[in-house]
Amino acid sequence: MPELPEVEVTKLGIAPYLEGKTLTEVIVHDGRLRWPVPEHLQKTLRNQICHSIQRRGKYLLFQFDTGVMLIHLGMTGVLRIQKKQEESKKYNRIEFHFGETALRMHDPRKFGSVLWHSEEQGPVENFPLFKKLGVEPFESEFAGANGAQLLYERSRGRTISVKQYLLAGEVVVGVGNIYCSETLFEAKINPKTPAGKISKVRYARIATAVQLILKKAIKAGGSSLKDFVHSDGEPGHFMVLTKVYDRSGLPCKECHTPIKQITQGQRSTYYCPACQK
DNA sequence: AGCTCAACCTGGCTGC
DNA sequence: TGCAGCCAGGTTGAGC
Repeated sequence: MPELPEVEVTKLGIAPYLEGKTLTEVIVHDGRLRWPVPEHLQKTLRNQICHSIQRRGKYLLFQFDTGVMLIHLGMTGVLRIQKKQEESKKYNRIEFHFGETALRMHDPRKFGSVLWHSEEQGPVENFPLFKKLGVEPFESEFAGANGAQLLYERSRGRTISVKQYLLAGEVVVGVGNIYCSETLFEAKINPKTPAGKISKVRYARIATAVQLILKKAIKAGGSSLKDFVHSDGEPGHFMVLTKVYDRSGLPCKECHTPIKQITQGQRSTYYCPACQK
């Protein structure tokens, strides 16, 4: 579920319930996530105030008094705000109580993570897993001509496909597998093209498409914000209408050529062989 | 340095 | 109906 738009929408959905609130308890149902949930988390966080919730790439950053808690949702993670007394469902791995409010992390596949970066470890930008992350698609470093320039510069000499280059998030973060296919369709670029062979003009199209596709998805997610705060039922997947993703063999929405599905770097890619050159 | 691939884990779907 | 096999929104780390 979570690519950047879903994480952003989650942030927007949960922040009003948690910011400024005091954490009263942490309950770990199963701490064996991508990395083990730190043993000390309950002791550390109890009675600390959650001052703000930010996003960096696909990580959510919860600023507490003495450090930052980082949550990544992996492939199947979902965060929900519920009443504490509501029954905790299967696959809820960890929950955080703020008085009567509970923030619950549901994650069947356990690829998500809950980590802690204390103040003594310096600013959260130093967090080891952030070292290789690219710039934020909506920050100034990627704005205007900057995005194209970055994508172009950093790709010179690279032989990997542009699909894998974008997906890696080493230049710009947040383009996951679905939106990567969608972005390249929007930019009319063939996903198999080596990253190092794409001109600056074409990277300008890609940079614009990255922002457009992500922005659209955030907007679509925003309309289902309630999914994150209602207790009953599963939060639905985003009803984002894809033009190519998961449409193998179906007619291209623009030219009716059958959409192709290929595998790149162990992941599926979808594209229109006629529209994308 | 950069590329490829296995691995982490669980459920759902397809096809025999 | 049962079961094997494959697929799934992410990311790291080993090996070449």
